[in-house]
Amino acid sequence: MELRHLRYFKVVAELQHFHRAAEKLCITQPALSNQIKQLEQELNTSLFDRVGRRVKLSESGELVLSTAKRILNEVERLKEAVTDIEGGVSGSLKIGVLQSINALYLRNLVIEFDKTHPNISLHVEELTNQEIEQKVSNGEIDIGIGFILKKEYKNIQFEKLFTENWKLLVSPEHADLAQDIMSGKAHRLKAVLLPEHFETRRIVNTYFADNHIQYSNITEVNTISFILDLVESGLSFSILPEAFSMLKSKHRLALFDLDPELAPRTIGILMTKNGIRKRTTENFSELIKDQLANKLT
Amino acid sequence: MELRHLRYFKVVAELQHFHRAAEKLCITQPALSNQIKQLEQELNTSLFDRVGRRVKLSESGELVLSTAKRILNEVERLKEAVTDIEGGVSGSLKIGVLQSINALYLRNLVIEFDKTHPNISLHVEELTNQEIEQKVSNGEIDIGIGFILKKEYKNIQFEKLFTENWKLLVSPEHADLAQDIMSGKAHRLKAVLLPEHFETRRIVNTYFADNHIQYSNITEVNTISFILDLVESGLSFSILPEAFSMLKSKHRLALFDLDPELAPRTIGILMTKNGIRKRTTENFSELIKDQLANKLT
DNA sequence: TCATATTGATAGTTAATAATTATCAATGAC
DNA sequence: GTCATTGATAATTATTAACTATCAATATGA
Repeated sequence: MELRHLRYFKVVAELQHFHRAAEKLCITQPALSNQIKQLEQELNTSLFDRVGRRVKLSESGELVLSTAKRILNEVERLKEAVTDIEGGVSGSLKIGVLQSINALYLRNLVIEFDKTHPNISLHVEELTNQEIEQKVSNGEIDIGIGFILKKEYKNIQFEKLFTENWKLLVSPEHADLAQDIMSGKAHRLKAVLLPEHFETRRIVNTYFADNHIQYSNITEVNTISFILDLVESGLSFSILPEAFSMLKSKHRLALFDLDPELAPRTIGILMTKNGIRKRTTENFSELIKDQLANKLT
Repeated sequence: MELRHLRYFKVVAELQHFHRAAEKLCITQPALSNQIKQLEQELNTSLFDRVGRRVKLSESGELVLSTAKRILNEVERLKEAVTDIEGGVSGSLKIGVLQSINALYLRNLVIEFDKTHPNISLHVEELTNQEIEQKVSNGEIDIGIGFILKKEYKNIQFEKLFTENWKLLVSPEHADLAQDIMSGKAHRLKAVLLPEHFETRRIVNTYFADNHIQYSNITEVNTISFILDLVESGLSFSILPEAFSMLKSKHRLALFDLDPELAPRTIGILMTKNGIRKRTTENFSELIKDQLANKLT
């Protein structure tokens, strides 16, 4: 097996298409088919379920893909790390953060980082927590900022930054409804929430169910600031970590402690545990810790 | 960069000697020197401090060595993991079964399977027959247990397990009404049936129409055991495959052969026909056959 | 339903490159 | 100084990746 096999396989797996993959790799399709065949023979498996003229990853294929990604990323990191050692601090840094973190803190972090690392190209992605764990695990991003790990990963290290308290948000003119909402009484406001694939939303769902929270309807929007806009408009309420409300000037929103309360949520840094890390990765994680640790404890 | 470079480099680094490393790798020394040179050029560094005729790892060399070891180990682990998946030792298995099969037989099947396959994660879905055919066909589930195929699918294989006879179910105190019901006379019981999207229901619908079965009303519920509860309560009757009644203790229900009779229904295993199947799929289907074949013929 | 386009696989050939042989210069032991 | 040992270099050969041409199978559309 050679890295070539993994590189080729990764593209085919991602595009699910031999011709297009070959094109992207600047080789011809038979050459690609041949290399994939070699890989399949060496692993003694079929990496794709070739059903009709569609190619779909098999179970082994899924495993090989995630491993291939990790290995190829490790090679890339190795190159950059060697460059670092040779002197010139250069290269790139990929980070993935929760939407809330992005909206609240990334601006300052990036400005600060750029001051001291003008030659590093920085890539910031806004991801769900699930994606962050996955991408840190296989090296697609160098650093993630997300929730505390629910299970042990053998190659992810978590460092706590701060915890967040949950708040009920309503517009100031509906402050009187807050108690009714929390005690499960009927009221006339809509709930405005993130979509189901956000961890935040799922926690709120459970809270709603446990405490029989009433709402006339649910509005789903996928940005925090849109949620705040809708709450401010006076027709909706929401439940969010306290820090989120900082996106709006204070007098536009009324915040209430939850009663019954909801366990604070821990936010921290996710990085690979075993693999080599670029120096840049260390630098950025130190910066994050400087700026964010204990912000809201 | 290719894995070859890393494999070669690792041996040189460990032996600190090009000639001996070449010998161990079964290539000649110039070939080895050349490959190391390529690696050094790609990383733009010198991996060895060539002091006199001694070779010693440089700082970059140390980093590359540890990364190379990890990557090469990862490749080995990948091979083993794929072998496990192919051998049915690890991996996952998705199965979809009819509600009745789930309620009656899945418990024992899963317990038995878990004993012999502790590292396979098993996913069981309760589906309608239509969904089973569809999901087997496009590979969303590995195995289905459902009704005999009505039409040929070019990629589904069906293996018969057993047939089921239909019974009229009433509560014991209304045993006297059974003949009236079947001969199309009026009576005072409600029919309790599954919803229309169940195959079972549609068969019963046809039977009702063909034989002008009377009923005061229809109650639709979507679980077998709920149906049995309602029959037991004395206000309803139902028509179901015989095995379903086993969910209730015998003396709570009165069962009657249908007259006119209704063709027995054939239950079997559905799997993909052409595509390669996981080993685990074969294992589980064998287990099903052992436990269920001819159970009720 | 039959023609057409698209897909991945195969066969034979060419081009790229890894490995070989032969050789060298530098080093260090005697 | 001599000579064995080391890794590097040059020229050649062997290997293999990639190319061209083509096919069978499958979708798509009139």
